[in-house]
Amino acid sequence: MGRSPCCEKLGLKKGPWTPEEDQKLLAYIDEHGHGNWRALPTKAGLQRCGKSCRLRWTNYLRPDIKRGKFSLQEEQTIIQLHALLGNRWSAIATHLPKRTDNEIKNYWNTHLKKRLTKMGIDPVTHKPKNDALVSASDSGGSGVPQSKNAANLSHMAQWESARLEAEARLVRQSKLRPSNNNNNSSFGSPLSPENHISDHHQIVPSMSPTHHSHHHYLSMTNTDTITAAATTNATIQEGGDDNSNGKAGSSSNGGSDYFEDNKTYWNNILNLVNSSPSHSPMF
DNA sequence: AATCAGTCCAACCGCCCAGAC
DNA sequence: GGTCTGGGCGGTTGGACTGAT
Repeated sequence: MGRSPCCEKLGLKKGPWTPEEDQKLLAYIDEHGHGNWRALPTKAGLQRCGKSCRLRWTNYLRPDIKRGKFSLQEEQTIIQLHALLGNRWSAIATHLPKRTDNEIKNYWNTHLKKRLTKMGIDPVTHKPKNDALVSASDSGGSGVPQSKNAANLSHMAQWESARLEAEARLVRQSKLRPSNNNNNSSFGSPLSPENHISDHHQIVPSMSPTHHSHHHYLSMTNTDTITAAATTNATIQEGGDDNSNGKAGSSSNGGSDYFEDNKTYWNNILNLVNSSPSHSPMF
């Protein structure tokens, strides 16, 4: 369809907002609420497009926004949620009260992504970067045995296939069922311990196609998630940007430490999600 | 003091989706 | 069912800022 840019009209101002503009926007919203964003600029006496006003409001002027440095707790939350949700900043933001998706996205891109990279962790997959090399070349060295990787891959493939099947089933069911307003059905509640499979399968279909690649291994039961995702680092602590990644590549431990660390990591994520606002649009 | 490189972040862009018509 | 519109989202950019040389 190719919709036209919202600010196509000449004469609309772009670029940084002045304090006067902020004041006008704040005053207007304070009095009338925002309602229709497109109509707002005219009513508020602003030479801006509605979209620009909305962005300014949601990312900067809203009174319930917390600004400033991210706490360690917040950083860990972002990292864990990113492992689970990918670049779905608005979803991540729902778990971090008072932080905007834009702020989280910026913080991820400028700080956390680099930190993970320095630690030898792929910020996209949250797996140690040398995993591929290890699996390709390892034949009894210090990494995960090839057979284990192969087993994981095969396991993941099986789950992926099961996931697709479940997705198809869900689609069929949702077409048969009238839409249920009550979100507490499955989408409305976070992952609950008694709901392993169905919940996981319901997260995934909402992912955009571009995110599928790094979410495959999430569409499993807790146990299987832990197993298949076991290449991911257990804990990501602040502190020394790059101290050594031996730990990051816990694969070198092989065996139970390796497994346990990652189990902890994924359990943390699940706990985090469980304890997050249940009205999150994500679940 | 001047210059340069790197970092940070507010704002824009373009796409997508849901709802209205 | 098709089209249009508003709002939301994620990716990207441009300029301000900061630290190193």
